[in-house]
Amino acid sequence: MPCGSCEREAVKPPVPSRRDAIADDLRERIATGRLKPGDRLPSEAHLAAQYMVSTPTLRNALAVLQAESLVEKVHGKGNFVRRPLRRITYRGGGRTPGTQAVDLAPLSVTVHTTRVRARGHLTALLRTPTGSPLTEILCLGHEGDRPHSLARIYIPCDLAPAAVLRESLPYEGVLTRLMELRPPLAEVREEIGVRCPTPDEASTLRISSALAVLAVTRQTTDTAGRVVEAALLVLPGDRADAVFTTHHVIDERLAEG
Amino acid sequence: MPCGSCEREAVKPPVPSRRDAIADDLRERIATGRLKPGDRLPSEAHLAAQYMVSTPTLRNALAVLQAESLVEKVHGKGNFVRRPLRRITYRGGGRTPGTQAVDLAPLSVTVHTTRVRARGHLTALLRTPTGSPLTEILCLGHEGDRPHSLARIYIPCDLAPAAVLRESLPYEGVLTRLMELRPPLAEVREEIGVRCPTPDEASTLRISSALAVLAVTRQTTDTAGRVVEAALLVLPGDRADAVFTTHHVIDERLAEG
DNA sequence: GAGTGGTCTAGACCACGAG
DNA sequence: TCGTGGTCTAGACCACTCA
Repeated sequence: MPCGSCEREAVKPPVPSRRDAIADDLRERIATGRLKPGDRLPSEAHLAAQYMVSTPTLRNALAVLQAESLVEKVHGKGNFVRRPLRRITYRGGGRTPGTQAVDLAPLSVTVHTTRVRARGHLTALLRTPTGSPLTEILCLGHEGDRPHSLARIYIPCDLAPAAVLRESLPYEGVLTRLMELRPPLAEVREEIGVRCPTPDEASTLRISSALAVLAVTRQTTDTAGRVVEAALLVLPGDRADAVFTTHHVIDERLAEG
Repeated sequence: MPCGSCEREAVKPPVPSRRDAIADDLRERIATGRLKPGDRLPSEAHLAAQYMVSTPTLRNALAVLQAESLVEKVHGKGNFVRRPLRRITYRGGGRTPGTQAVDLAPLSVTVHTTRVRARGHLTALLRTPTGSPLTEILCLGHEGDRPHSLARIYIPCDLAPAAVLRESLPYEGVLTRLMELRPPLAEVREEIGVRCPTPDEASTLRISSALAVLAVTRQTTDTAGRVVEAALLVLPGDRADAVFTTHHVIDERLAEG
């Protein structure tokens, strides 16, 4: 038990560090609207002078706010208050054709398909030998000018004929086309984890490599037990949620039948 | 586009920073087993001299490895190579009595129940007016001596009678007891997000406050549409996954029937 | 070229852990 | 007490952006 005499803030540092004090102050300024979304903060040198700390200390304070995705650093321009983010909701589980996995409302998706060969994790996910041919569908979701979500979908080649890829349909077109070609599905397994983005992912999604991402690995199996799709989704952790809804009535109806 | 002439490593820094170079070297040493789990690294001063950098730079390199949860810092003792972590799997969705949400294999759970009153997010989650009485069940999972997972379960008081709480059953006992008392369930909604731990959570789980956590918000509804349970689970992001398996055969059987 | 953030230095002083 | 990590300083130099 920590001593009860400290009237400070958190349990961690009995003496609140300058860094956290500054971060708290700026956080307050943002919360109360004295600093508005999109605003540029004073320069780091200016802020350092204002708070009477050295530049590294001030930068540490900004790093805290950056990790909370309240502040965005732009090299050569300044530090900016982030605009409130529209949340991304990944809907897992019982999807029916016509339901989108991700809310696509104000979203445009860039699709790029290539042929690749299974290797590494993919062979395990697809239960396929190393080197077997796959179609990779790379989907990059945009909201306005900002990248938003990243999906890599892998499908055995015989289920994703070249015709589908050449037609250069929009995102939704490709997906519905693939659904039609697919044998009836038996099971969807979705695994959700947290990790730091790879450098690629960080630059593609334009997020700090310090910001954790929500990684969804989806494995879809048909009634014959064959894996017909493996999908790797990456969503920025500060904006994304995954939602799963399970209806137990179904189980009960089955039990009764 | 960055210049094509750089044969360096990532896209991010065309000139690899000393920090990343050192982090890479130490990561390599760990990966190849030259530094083994549990080992103490040389002191920061020693490492700084060895790499011929200043202490802050070396500390930045260690911070990278810490964020990757490869290295654990212990104030006053040193930096240690983390032991490989047993992964925590949260199983969501269609649970039946007898199936655990979290693999409890080598796990002990400390339970603590209190009466609280609904406020803030809880009122929305439980669809209950502010101030209505709730039973809070605080579960802290341990693996050996290390905390492992944190769950706060909220239940309307009438569904969690005092008898259950006073019996001071072990974790599993409490849960099965509650299940028996519960009306048949209709729906489970699970929302999964990523965030930084609160200072409380960080110290309870003994994780760095920089390490993101997987936060699961579970809302369980009975057949009458009443929310009979809200659960807030917090799992350390470096060890935890959530897995959801959806069987589509069920839907098809229903459609056929 | 002026202004910005990004990285780094070579120290200082404090807080914690163990003997 | 000693060695450890935690925080901080007051600069330096480089890279990026924009006029």
